[in-house]
Amino acid sequence: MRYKAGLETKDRILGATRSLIAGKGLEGTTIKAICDEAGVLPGSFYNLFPSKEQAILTVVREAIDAVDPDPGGKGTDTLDDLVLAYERFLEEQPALARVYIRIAVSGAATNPELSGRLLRHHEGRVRRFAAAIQRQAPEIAEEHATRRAETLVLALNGIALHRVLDPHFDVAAHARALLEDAAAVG
Amino acid sequence: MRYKAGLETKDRILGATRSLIAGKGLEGTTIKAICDEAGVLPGSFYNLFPSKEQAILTVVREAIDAVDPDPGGKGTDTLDDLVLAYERFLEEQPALARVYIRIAVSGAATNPELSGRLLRHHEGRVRRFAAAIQRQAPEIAEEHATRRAETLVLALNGIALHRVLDPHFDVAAHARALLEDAAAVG
DNA sequence: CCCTAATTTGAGTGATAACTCTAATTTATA
DNA sequence: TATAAATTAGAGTTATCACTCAAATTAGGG
Repeated sequence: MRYKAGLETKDRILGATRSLIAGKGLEGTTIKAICDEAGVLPGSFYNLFPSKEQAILTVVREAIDAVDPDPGGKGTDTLDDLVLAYERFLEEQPALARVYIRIAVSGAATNPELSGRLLRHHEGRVRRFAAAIQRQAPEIAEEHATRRAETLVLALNGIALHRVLDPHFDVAAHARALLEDAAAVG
Repeated sequence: MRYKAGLETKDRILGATRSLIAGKGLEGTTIKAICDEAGVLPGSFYNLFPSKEQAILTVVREAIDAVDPDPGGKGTDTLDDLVLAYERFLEEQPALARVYIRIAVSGAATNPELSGRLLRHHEGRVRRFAAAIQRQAPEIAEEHATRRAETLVLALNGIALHRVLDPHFDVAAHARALLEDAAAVG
């Protein structure tokens, strides 16, 4: 994969894999389907990827990374920033959002490494949300802030889950409702 | 299926299907796997079920029904009752809970009838939660109660989703945190 | 206890899954 | 432009998928 053609083909294969997982789930994501959608033959696929699993894992990594823009940032995000960033992720990268949810409930079942990765990612998100809460209201105890952060992150995941089921679901309205409630609880 | 033996075999097949979907997801739920776990041969399976899909749909219906005990009830549940009933469902019927979530994100992708059924079920739940909110606080407008109900149901689904990823997750604590927050928001 | 129908057996079908291999082609560079 | 390596083509392999079927067994009403 040193030539330009190889890199482009790799991109097309990853794009096809992404949209297949998002659209038809892991069951519908076969080598043949990927190759058809990417306009490639199996030989080319296996020249660039050692296995189907590797292509899927690459897309999953992409999805996990896309959930948190600037994950190692300066730590100055407000709770609003974090919630709105997730809302934007769901709206602007619906395919990756669906990949994230689908893999969490299906792919992680038979792949402990993957479920561990997703759990660590979740914990990182909770810490980030908790830090934002404490920054905003320093009087709140860390334990309490963490509990509140976890509740909020889980609720956001509930929204993402529902979006998979109902593409017309109004993510923005519900994300903002969560923020209002969070403010009301204080 | 008029003899006792047939009914028992059917039960074993459904039990195997349930635990396979819960444990390994739809991908791992093959006829061979179902038959092995049920102690049955393919011929017996197809004597009792017209297709693999029918067996799965039966389990899915079972799961949907189990989410809402007494779905056509007298309409006297409090919000606490409803939340605690869902908590109990997640704790006491973890396999069915996983089936529900797995089918929502995977099975519904290629089966519009199924996704329609899940969406209607969701709407019914929201109405029930909204009614409980209004019963408890009649001054709240119906629209507002519905919005609050939806937020709560989605948050509960987020908890169920996370439970699929982390079997050690403390469902009860988080369900109660949701209730406290709901009370605080008023 | 007999007879019919329900049930179980278990080998077998065609389709399709993931993946391999060799030959042909294209690409970048010396 | 010659060459070595990267890429693509596409038929082929092996395994497993959902599903079928005819024969053997078992269950239960009369």
